[in-house]
Amino acid sequence: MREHDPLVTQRIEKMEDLRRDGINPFANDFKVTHSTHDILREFQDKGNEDLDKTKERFSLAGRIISVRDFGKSVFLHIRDRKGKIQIYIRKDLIGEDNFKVFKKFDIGDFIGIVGRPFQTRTQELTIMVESVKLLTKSLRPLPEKWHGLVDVETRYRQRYLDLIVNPEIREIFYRRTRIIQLIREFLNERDFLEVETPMMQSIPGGATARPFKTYHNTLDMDLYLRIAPELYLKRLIVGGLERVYEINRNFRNEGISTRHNPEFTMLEFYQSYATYQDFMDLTEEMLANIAENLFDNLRFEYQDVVLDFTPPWRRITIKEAIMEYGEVGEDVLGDKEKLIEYGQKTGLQLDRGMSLGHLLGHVFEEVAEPNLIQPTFVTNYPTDVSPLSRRNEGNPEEVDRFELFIFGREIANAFSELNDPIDQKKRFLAEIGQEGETVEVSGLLDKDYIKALEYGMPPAAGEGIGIDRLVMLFANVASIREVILFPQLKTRE
RNA sequence: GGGCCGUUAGCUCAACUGGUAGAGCAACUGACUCUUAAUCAGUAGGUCGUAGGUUCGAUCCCUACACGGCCCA
Repeated sequence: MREHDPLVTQRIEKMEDLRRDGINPFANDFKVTHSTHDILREFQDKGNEDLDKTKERFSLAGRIISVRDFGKSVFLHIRDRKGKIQIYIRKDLIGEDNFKVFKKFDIGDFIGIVGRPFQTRTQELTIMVESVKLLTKSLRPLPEKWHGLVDVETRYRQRYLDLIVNPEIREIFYRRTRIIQLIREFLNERDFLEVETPMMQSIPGGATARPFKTYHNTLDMDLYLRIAPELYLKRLIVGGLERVYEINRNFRNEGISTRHNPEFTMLEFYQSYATYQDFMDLTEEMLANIAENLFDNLRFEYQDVVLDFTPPWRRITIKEAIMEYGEVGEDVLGDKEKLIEYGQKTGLQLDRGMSLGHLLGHVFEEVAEPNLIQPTFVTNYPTDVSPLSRRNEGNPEEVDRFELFIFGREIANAFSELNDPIDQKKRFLAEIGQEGETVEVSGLLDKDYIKALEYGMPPAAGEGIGIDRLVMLFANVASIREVILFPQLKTRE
């Protein structure tokens, strides 16, 4: 934006005029007694006969968002955090000098008003203003009132503008916070302890992803932004806290898309003496509870599809899912050569060096995942793609794990925790040794975590839920950027 | 990383496939004391994303780049 934007220059001149008249364009001595919402709630349904009896005077503040000027009287709408209300300013009521000052106010300015409510002829509850005060002069014009701000790039880069002119965007972020509050209440009620664990880790573990690397000067050491809190939360399980959770940011130095932001919010929770089976029940209950709270309904619309959160949700093994949606026999899934052949027919590029488990994972993602629209728990994951999960008692090639899919997207990942330190060390080393993977992606061996397990970690289940993706569902938006206030964009110039 | 699309006034959008750009809102001037996309009259506002190229002439055609969107990996 140019420095000499004439619209800005004009407003700076107005501001200087006001200063000359003794008006502080950035005053901060106005006391607010009511929000727009307070007034509307209390008086919306009252007639003027009742309203005229009101002796009380109300102080409100907000940003001017529209003006209808009649010369000696003016209608405006002001917006505050709770909504908007119409105000009516008359020259004969506030006096000629004050009215002259008021005429220098613009759309975008913050003002404080004192007045009383009345009903207009068109039955809109409005504040009759008895005094008006400039609180902040706005020096830049706002986007248009009718279409709002549409340009997606500007909406993300200047989210404040988006929030000012597109009230439905505010709603998304109110809802996001509400969802997180509901999750906290749900877990707190069940005696989970909310904790905070390091965002900066010397060994980035708990997931397979490329981390952001940074450096600590005084300690003279490399640090990584965490890709997951998992290994720290499980240390707390070793420490005997039994039930812990954390809602916080993870960082992954990977691609950006409608479903990926480099920093994203993750809920992870761990419960001693629970199993992944218990967590399927818990997850159903938790998410159904959110739907119930938000919509008074377990069915709601997402992107023209009705999602039904009524428990119980479908539970299906990864192999069953591939067989059903890929229309393929069980014999293929147990045979590496046949599976590669099948996978390539579906357009997948598969590497012969991959394990059977990894091949199954890729084929599942290709043929089944997009079809899992209604909430579906997928279970019986191969052990070699689940280095932190407990092996299944009956089949050590599989683990006691599920992933939850909704609308073809992974929403949650949970498992009974591997608490055998010997097996854990073996599996870490196998993971680190993965062909073609750099140390930065597959991680380093976290010896202290093994040591912690050696002291003994009680049997436990753990789960991670991607909060941003969850909010996308409940807010009915298609891009993760719509549920993150300041999504990552490339800097300009 | 690849493909497709987009970038024009503060904002939202036009410009009929080459002849140096228009509207609505916002702004400014004036009128108007119940409007709500207020109304009426007038005024001003543009390096057409950036850099090259083709051409007598480019917002338009070509190339590269930047940023963004969607899809794919």
